[in-house]
Amino acid sequence: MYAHQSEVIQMAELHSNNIPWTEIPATKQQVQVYEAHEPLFCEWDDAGFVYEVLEGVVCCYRLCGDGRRQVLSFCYPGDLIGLVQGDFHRYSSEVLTPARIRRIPRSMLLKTAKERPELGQKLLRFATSELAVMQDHFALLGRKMAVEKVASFLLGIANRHISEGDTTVTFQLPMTRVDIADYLGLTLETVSRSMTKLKIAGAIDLPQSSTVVIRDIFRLEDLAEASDKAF
Amino acid sequence: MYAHQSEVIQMAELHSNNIPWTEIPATKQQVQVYEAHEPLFCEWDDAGFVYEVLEGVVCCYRLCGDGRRQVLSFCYPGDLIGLVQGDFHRYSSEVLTPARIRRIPRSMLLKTAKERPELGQKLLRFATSELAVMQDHFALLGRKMAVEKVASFLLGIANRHISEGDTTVTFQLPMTRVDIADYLGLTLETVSRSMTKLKIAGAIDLPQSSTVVIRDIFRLEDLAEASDKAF
DNA sequence: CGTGAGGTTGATCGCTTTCAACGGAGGTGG
DNA sequence: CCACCTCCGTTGAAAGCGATCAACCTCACG
Repeated sequence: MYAHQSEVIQMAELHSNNIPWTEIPATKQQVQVYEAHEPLFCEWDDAGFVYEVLEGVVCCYRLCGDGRRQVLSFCYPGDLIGLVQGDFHRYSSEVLTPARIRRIPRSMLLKTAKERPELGQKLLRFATSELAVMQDHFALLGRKMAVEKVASFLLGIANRHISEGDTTVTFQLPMTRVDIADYLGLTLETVSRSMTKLKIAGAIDLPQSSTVVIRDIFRLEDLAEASDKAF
Repeated sequence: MYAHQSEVIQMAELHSNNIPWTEIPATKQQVQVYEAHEPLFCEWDDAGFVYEVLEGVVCCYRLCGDGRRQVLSFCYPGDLIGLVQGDFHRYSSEVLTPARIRRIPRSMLLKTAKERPELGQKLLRFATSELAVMQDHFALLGRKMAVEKVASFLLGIANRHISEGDTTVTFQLPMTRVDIADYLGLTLETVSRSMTKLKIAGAIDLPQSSTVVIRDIFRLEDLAEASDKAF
């Protein structure tokens, strides 16, 4: 099922803002291997650790009382998970694909950051980047049509896989339609229908349900902003 | 129109995580007074300054190409605006009420943070708190019904004005229905209708359009989570 | 008293949801 | 090896919620 996982793993090299773990005693770091669908932690768990994704894709989400779910982010290699203010996690987290993940005690990370301003700065840079990403997602959740949401989502993934000048890219989606729907604030049926519309419009192709081919990235970009005219 | 502005201003004292500006030369700080509706900065402006709200309320928002707007946050005294990664602002910002705002050169702030880890830590704490607030807002934008959104929004404001044990509170809304709509991902008409529903349900009262009385905060909390049963 | 901005309410439309049926891929056991 | 089952995805039909269009109201201000 994850035949193209190596593609995902290669992304690690693209992230240049890796944390300088050399500042932290090796005995305090643990690299762990996870199977698909294993949880990292749950909402309200004690926030004892911060996790750095080395390989694989992780899904962070929050559950409302009545079963509704909002996916907060899909985390790729280089991303940091669980850097929270306060002593408890405010969301759950589980891996979508087989993954390798580094685990650092949060107290150790913050203590080291206090002694080494450079690490503190990296953490601050990471946090402000996260804020910018979330602001992008706000406009998407609050103000876009279903097709625009899905087009924007696919563009975001495509940009992780794209080389300069490419106009066509192929990649695997590590998440299900439900995951995507809960990320975009839609139902899985609407995600499926939107994908079909994008296919009909010639922007993408779907040889298998989890394989996406970007056929015309410019059209996809158009559809991500003003789909009303197109349908 | 802003007769109760003093109520808002008092909130400054409630925020305990103020930045230790004493570390920054007084000559580099400027406290400025703004009139209602004045902009602080615009999207793509050079991010030369970071702003701390001292008095008043500020609205941060992003405009899509076709005029759609997403309000990212309403900033109250104690909040920090414009702490971005990169050299440009990614959103616009304007004051909603007469305001007093401290302006610090971003380079100076970051340089000082490098030398004084304590300041860096405060900034990191601020950023992670922001992340948590935005995660809350995600679930609201993506997964709540209109009435739930408005109820949640009013609860959030009410919590800024509430004293312990209060079951009824009165406060002024510094923003218009359009601002609220653009914050919640709704139209102004839907916001208005939802307010009326909350009034009919006995959760709130609206003596004037910008004056909100929380009549039954527990009912309001119920309506913020599972309104479907109530209507 | 006229004017304009902001707010409320009504009627209708349309997009997304909901409910439901079907199909394909992968895994298991006879 | 094949029947069967389950999970995931797609598609169709109908219903519902919020958007849109429009009228009216209130209040502040000149």
